[in-house]
Amino acid sequence: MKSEIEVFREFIRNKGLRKTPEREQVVKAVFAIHDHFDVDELYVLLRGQNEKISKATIYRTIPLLLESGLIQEAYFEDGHLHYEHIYGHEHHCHLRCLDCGKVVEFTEEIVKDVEEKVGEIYDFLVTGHKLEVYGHCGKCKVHK
Amino acid sequence: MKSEIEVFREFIRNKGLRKTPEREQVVKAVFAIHDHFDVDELYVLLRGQNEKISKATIYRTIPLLLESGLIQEAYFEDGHLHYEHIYGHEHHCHLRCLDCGKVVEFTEEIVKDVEEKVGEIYDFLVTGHKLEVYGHCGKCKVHK
DNA sequence: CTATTATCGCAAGTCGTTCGCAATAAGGAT
DNA sequence: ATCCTTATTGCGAACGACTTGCGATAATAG
Repeated sequence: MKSEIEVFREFIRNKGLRKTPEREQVVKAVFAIHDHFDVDELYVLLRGQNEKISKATIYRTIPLLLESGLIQEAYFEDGHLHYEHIYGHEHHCHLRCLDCGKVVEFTEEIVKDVEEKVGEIYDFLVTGHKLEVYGHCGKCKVHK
Repeated sequence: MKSEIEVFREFIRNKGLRKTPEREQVVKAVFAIHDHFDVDELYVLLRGQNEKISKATIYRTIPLLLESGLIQEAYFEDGHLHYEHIYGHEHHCHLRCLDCGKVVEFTEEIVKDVEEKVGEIYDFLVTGHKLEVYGHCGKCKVHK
């Protein structure tokens, strides 16, 4: 299996774009965080490593990472998007606590069947899905 | 079954808030649109009806509609949130075309089982879910 | 009917994200 | 290797969605 940086380089090459240290730093940062992240977290992480990178460049790199399939949008919260790297990880869904914001990941095979079914019914070439289940976690539900 | 305006009035009363014409206009607009909507669409609709309402008031009313269960966030797109009224509608999921943005609604009972299952496993009191399936619609997939 | 204070509209402010531009550097051509 | 073209960068300004402060208005309690 190709490493994420190889996947990225291939993607960049195929699109006729240029391989730059800034872009590759972003890729590395994204795969160094084993959790959901947002642009600001990437920025802080990279700046903390003495990398001189601008937020604009990170914002400009995000669409490339999305398009190359290395990351995906995880959820919108606190006024901005949160992402997660997905390359090399099996697909998973999110279970979120509406009170404390805690997010648990889980996998559910059955959703694949749903994909297939609705794809057929509505004549879609289905490429993926996002399932978020929400409620109140063990700690928070006591107060309800 | 109570009408949406009755549900809203009850909610307002229970919270000790005030019944105002502005808030009720928003409720009516929300249920006059039988599709996904955003704040600007509500604003344009209400302004077109010669209602003098400010965007600030609409923004301030949205959380009330969410909390009362009359609407829910549908998806984040084009830099802002889109909503849909849900009161009086059975739950549904979204199938979205990544190319043209077309959104089809579908219902899938099996996701209820998933809710129940993960709720038990992770000790969550599950209140709902959001499932979005995406891909390329009939028209757009030909070019792939 | 009066008093209290929640709500309103407006305009200014905040925050995430994008854009314009001059400087830089990637990568093909020489 | 060096040059040349132009994609990419960093910066700061701009943008758009949303929030907030405030003085004016109006909804409810007494």
